[in-house]
Amino acid sequence: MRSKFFNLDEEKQTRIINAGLKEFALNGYDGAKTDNIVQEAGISKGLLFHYFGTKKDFYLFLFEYTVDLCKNRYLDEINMDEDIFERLKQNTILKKKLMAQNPDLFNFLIGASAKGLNTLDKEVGPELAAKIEEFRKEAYVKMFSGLDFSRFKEEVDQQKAIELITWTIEGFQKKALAEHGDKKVDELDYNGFVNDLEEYFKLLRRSLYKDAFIPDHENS
Amino acid sequence: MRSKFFNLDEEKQTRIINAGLKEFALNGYDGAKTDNIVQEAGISKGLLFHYFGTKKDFYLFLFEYTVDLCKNRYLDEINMDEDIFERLKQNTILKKKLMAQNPDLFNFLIGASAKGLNTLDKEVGPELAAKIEEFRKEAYVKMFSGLDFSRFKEEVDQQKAIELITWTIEGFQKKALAEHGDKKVDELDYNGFVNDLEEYFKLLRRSLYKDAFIPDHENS
Amino acid sequence: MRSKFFNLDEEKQTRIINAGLKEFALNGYDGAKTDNIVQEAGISKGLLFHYFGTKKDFYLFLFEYTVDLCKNRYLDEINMDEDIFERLKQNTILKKKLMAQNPDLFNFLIGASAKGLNTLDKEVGPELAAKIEEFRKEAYVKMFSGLDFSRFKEEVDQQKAIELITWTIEGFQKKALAEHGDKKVDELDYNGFVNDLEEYFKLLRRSLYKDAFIPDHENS
Amino acid sequence: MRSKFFNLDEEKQTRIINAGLKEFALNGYDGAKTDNIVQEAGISKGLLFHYFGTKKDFYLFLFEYTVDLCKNRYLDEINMDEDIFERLKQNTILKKKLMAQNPDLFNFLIGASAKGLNTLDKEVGPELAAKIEEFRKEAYVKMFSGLDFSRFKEEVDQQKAIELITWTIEGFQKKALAEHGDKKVDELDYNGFVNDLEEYFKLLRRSLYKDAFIPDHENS
DNA sequence: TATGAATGAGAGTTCATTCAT
DNA sequence: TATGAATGAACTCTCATTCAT
Repeated sequence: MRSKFFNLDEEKQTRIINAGLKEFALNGYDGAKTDNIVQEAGISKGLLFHYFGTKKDFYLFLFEYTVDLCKNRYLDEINMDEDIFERLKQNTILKKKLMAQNPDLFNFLIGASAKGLNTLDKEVGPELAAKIEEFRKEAYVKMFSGLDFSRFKEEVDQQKAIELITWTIEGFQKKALAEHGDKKVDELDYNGFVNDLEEYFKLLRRSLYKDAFIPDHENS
Repeated sequence: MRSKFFNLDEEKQTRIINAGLKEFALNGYDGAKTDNIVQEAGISKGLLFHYFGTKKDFYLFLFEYTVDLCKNRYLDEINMDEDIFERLKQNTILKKKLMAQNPDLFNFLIGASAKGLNTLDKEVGPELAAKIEEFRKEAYVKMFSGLDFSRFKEEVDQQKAIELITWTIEGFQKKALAEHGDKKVDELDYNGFVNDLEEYFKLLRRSLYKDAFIPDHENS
Repeated sequence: MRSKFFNLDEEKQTRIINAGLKEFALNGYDGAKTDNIVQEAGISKGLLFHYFGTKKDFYLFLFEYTVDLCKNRYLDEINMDEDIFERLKQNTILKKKLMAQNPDLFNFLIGASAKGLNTLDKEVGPELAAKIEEFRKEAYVKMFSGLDFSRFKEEVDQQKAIELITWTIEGFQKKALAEHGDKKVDELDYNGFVNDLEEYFKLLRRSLYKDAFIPDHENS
Repeated sequence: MRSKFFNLDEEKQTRIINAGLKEFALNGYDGAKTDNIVQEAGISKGLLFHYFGTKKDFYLFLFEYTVDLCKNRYLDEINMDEDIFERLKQNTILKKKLMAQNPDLFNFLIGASAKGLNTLDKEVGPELAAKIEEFRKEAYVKMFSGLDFSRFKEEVDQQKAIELITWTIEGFQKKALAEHGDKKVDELDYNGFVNDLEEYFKLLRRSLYKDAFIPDHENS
């Protein structure tokens, strides 16, 4: 079924995917109407169901598709030779870029994640939850792999330290999303954004690292 | 309209509110059916619409109602003479209790918040967003009012420090929810829970406070 | 669900039932359209589904309803003091009357029976099959209860004799249906019809009964 | 159109026909899906419609085809020198064999006949009805041709006698179908089956023939 | 105040048929 | 001859909302 979809004219594939992302991103799963999707994609109603069976399956397909895309295009871009804070900085910037370049995809993922994490959701929750957890673990493992714990203070619980960093990043991104969410790509002040993030990292380093003062970063 | 509702037999009011909370908590806004609500509440369909006009208005009413209840019952419980970390600890414990005592109300609020924060949501998003932001600010102001910044290191940006603390609390609560979400009230290990939270606070204090060692807490 | 239906205005009940019988009788299960039914009944689409849930359930309801009606109105009319051939004659006449008086009901039952007996039918077959078999057995038991086997020749297998009679009746009815199926009620020649049937019975009596000549019937 | 079909590779013809018989036999006319047929036959969707125009026409084609096949393969097998009961016995056995050897074809015919006899059916009923009646008459004429009425009692109406025999056969076959319908070919007890049938014939002979005792059959 | 029967627009889904290749 | 992507009218079913009582 889906395999047939990939035999299609690539441009049409893109049109269908983008139409789906847009409609779901804009209205959520329930609010999205298949009519709008097929109209936006310029295809007939039958075709959508021919390839994806049901609205739910189409939604799940889009989720897998976008997650894969994120893995390949964004997660792999991160330089793993760097320090954990540097990795997270890169990751955050990449997310920002994704949001700027493809807001529909970004918003779709945000919405899908919220839906999936909501264990109360009867419609697509359970299926999504598993996929999300899988991706989350993969990203987590990658991000923190080869982490140099020797720089951490001895009395610091390593697991807790990682959590603290993670929550800080998540909070920061949420804050940034709220503040800059509706600005256009080219208006974005990446430098200011990155500097801002760096301030939080300073706090964390001071808390977690043995060498509280990290001259090459603090003085930059 | 709503004022009339409060003239009702109190027991009936409770039945209606609880039925609404339960149905929305269980199925989300879209998934909830007015049929189920009226059946659970033991009232007629017409009555619900007589008092609340539309499903959406009923939902919004419940949100306001529960937020007020939380303010009165939980926010006011916190001892404002305490240190910020102590306040947050109390707050976290109170949330935990709410979850245990009234899971429907709790899950309703969680779901509503998620929906409200999703600015893409066309249905109830915008209206909720304003209410949530209002409550968030109020809680924020209260929680951090009279904060003794003199204990903070001088080089620490006060705003950022507060954010760091906030995000840590949020992360911790999310984690706790995921881990203990389905446990029954009486199985909960409050001591373990609080001790766990205290560990994160230790990290933060060390990072933010001048007096890294806080004997009265660390030794307790 | 269905119990609510019986609380309805009786005239409306009748309209809905008759509309259903007509549409199903005319077009079969698959061919019948709910739109036609509700239009004929003069109700809204929602109402039909409010009371019966699904098209299939409505169909099954109609079947049960008509079978019950037939039991009460027709099966019970038969004088059980009579000889088996007389009973069958009465039964056949009653069927004929039903067909004349309520052709939709009659045709609905014919169609439903055909569908139910068709073990290949995936849609309503299995459920119908059980109901039909149940009714068939009940009718069979009643029709042949208290049968006076003493009049049968000794070398005749009683079970086979009953089958022979049953098949003859069924064949005769099918033939009559084909020949007179589209005639109006008042054109029907009951006497001719009954005399015709009597001829077949004569053949059977001669074959099965000890006293081949049964003056009181032959001379009537 | 159809003539072109017969120019096809014979093996392909067979595949298409069998796929059609199977799908229609399994699901009935409405339930059958052209998608399933072409997949089973291993041809493209367009091809089916190229040769047969519509689903209905394909169905009608299959009916004609199978009826012809039955005529040639089964009807012609019957030894016309025999007594009517012997002929019918042979005919019944042949049907049984058909059912065992080609259940799809058999079930297709059963289903089609039911559909055709249902004069209420809007979809394929009318067209089928004519074809069925034609075949029925032909079979009837053949089966009863050259019938030796001299053996019949003088007071017996010849037409009615034939009907009685016909209905008995039909009833017997229906009963046998219900009882043995799902047994495998090689498990079938042909002798028992034939003996059983013979019992009913005994009853009929006794009723209809002058020489009630027919030594050559009764003593076999 | 309270009922619940009634509504009907609108949703997702199906599938025989077409037609450019 | 052969393909199978594409169509879209038609279908069943849903459910917030209304209103006569």
